[in-house]
Amino acid sequence: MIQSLTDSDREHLQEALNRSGQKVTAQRETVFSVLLAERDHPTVDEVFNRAREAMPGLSLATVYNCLETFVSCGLVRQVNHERESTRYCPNLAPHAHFRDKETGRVHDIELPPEVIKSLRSILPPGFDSEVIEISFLGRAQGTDKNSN
Amino acid sequence: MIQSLTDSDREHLQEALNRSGQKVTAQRETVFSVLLAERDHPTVDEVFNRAREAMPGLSLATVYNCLETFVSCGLVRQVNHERESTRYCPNLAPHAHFRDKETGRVHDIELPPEVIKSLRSILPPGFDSEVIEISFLGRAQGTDKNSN
DNA sequence: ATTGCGGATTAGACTCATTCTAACTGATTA
DNA sequence: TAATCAGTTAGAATGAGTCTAATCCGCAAT
Ligand SMILES: [Mn+2]
Ligand SMILES: [Mn+2]
Ligand SMILES: [Zn+2]
Ligand SMILES: [Zn+2]
Repeated sequence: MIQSLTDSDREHLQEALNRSGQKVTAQRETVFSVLLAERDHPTVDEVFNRAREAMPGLSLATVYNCLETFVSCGLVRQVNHERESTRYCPNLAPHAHFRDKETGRVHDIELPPEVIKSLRSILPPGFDSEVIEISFLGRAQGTDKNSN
Repeated sequence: MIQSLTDSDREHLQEALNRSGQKVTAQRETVFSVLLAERDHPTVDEVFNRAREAMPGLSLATVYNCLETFVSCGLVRQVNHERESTRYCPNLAPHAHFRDKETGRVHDIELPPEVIKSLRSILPPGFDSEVIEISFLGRAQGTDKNSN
């Protein structure tokens, strides 16, 4: 079930695309709405299959293009675990990812500023880092479809 | 220039292979010695090219096999950055990886126990993690070939 | 010494997520 | 209207990694 974007989400999309000189299109709205509808870190194929329900003519190439556009706009993060297919996450708050070994589900883990600081503090002098990626692998019990 | 294994490294290899019911072979010794010689997180192809100097008949398939064997023995860690080729690291101490955007070089960053604890502490109840992967992306100044 | 066994090695085929290419679409502008 | 140009599309190409099946080789039983 694909709901369309709220006004506020549509503005968010428009603002980010405009900022980087790109246009709002029906395909981009659809793909973005898929990401916002279920925040379960879908793969490209999962996004493709969900988006096709609302827009049957949509091509896989376009899904790749839209997701790449969103990443380059800073609207969406790529999430990689080992060598599996790339997943996509619209959560812009600083967070880590927890991969449940049993279910394969990926959960967001909030990242408090003091933990980020403690991580930066382990860098030797001369090392300057813009991006820190943290991923946990393990088991999460009692996580139903509402836990992200 | 491929130096052969020290006695202590050879024992380390033998012990880990025996423990998991696998054999020490000339190919495994060669590949392992390549990983120990330059701790620069080489890709499979880099390992292959270096190892062929000491053992010209060695095949790429065998390099893949050896590295997989080492990983399953706990002798070596796989290191992934985004979707790039997998790299291999023989450093068994808990550490994070720092990827230099300019040079592409991957550096080990020591991970003190209290930082690991602070990371584990951000997991909500019910989340149990065996593996934590941390990777930094940024620039490292003044890192010559001696810095790992 | 020969044989049989089983793990290891090898070349090459195959997979498949991702990237690339080139044609087409459709909105906007001259 | 015609030109322009970003975006979309189908399908081809790429390439890291995996799989397959043949061969090799060290070791132990005869
Ligand atoms: Mn990862
Ligand atoms: Mn990574
Ligand atoms: Zn996320
Ligand atoms: Zn390392």
